[in-house]
Amino acid sequence: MMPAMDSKPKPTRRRSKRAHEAILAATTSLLEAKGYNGLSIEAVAAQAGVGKQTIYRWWPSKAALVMEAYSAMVASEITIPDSGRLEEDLYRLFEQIFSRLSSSGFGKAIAGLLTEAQTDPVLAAEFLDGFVDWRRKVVRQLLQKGLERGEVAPEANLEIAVDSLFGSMWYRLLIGHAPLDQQFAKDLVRQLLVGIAPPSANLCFR
Amino acid sequence: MMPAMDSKPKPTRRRSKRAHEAILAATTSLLEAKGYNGLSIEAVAAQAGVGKQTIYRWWPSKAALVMEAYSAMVASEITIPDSGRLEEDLYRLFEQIFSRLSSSGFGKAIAGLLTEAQTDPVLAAEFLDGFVDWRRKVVRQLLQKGLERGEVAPEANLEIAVDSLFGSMWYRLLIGHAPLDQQFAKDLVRQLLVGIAPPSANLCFR
DNA sequence: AGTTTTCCTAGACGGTGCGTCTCGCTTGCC
DNA sequence: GGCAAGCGAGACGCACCGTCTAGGAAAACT
Repeated sequence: MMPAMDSKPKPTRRRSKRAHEAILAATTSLLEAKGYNGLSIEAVAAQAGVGKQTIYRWWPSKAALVMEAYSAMVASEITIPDSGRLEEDLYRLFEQIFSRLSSSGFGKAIAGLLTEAQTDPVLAAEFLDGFVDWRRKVVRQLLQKGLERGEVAPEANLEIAVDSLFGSMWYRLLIGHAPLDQQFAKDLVRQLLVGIAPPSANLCFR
Repeated sequence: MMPAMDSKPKPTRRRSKRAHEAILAATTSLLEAKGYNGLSIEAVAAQAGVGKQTIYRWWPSKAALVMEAYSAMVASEITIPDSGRLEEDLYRLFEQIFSRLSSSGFGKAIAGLLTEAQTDPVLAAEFLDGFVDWRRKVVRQLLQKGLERGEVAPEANLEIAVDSLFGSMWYRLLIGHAPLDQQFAKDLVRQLLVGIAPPSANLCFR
């Protein structure tokens, strides 16, 4: 997902590993300190001990830089649960995602990307690809499996279910009126499932 | 909600109505053309035919300017439905809100405000006050009335219901993967209500 | 080995917009 | 008719932008 390297596979590249890592580290550090709008390429270059040109050589924009700085951290190490029970699976998945999102200055970064994506179609596509589509697909498949096991009513609108789950997540992340904690993951999944379960399931509120 | 005038009530103010309106008009116009990040005070002043100082005199920041430019437009003219049927009321309410949000460059503006709110606590509070809390309260009251009429199960978690509704709304507004149309309002409300209705209601999917 | 090629740091450059400021000019209140 | 506040205009120093050139370091190829 967008490593921004190796446009041509053949000729041996000699990109400096040291510079690359220093730049990404400085980016995340400054991002958490100053926020997305307050992040300047000059400051990143200075803190990383790097020439500005080195940044501009490898990343086309501030947005791309921020995307790479965070995408590795986010995509990595999320295991897709498969317990055979839909509620269990969804809960475990969102618990993982929530704990990733709550830590560090992720909200600041993501909101900044979202802003620029409003006016930059290329970035919007990359954002969708990197932060949205993959996770939606995972949840949709979990729901689908649940449906095949009879844990979801066949008339339920799965797209709206996915929207409700991720919508609530982003909403709390960006607005910050309530925490993204385990309890919320549990209640959110629970209430959704009560809503889309078939009558035979006899699910009830907790 | 934040008219940004009248810090002291007594001494007669002589704020120019012409300038005030021209500034707000230029702001919305440029906002839709350039997006939040691309909006510059200089450009607003130039397009409004106004000195920069006039803007800085009355608004403390770009964010405050954008908030005022949009808050009037958004808060106005939303009537709170009261048909006696919860589903009807919620549907009508969200239909109104969706149509306001989909028109014009509101998404761009709102996403920009959201970004700055991530690092500016004052703005975050104003944003919550102007764009979030009021609407949440309205929906919570509708749900409460539904509960009292027996249209909602008493064990349902109303806060999570509110999060699901508005979360899905913001999610689609900001990510743009699907439209904020009447059909979505209908399906969203429907699926939520199926989920939180008491067993006696015998609601089913459409 | 030496040569070549590519990336590196460093920083100068003109532009743009920031937020503050200083001008006279206009305007509404007394 | 006086006068203080608000006005348009624009000059100011500052921060960053994104581009560009210079000279040095280091990998890759003989």
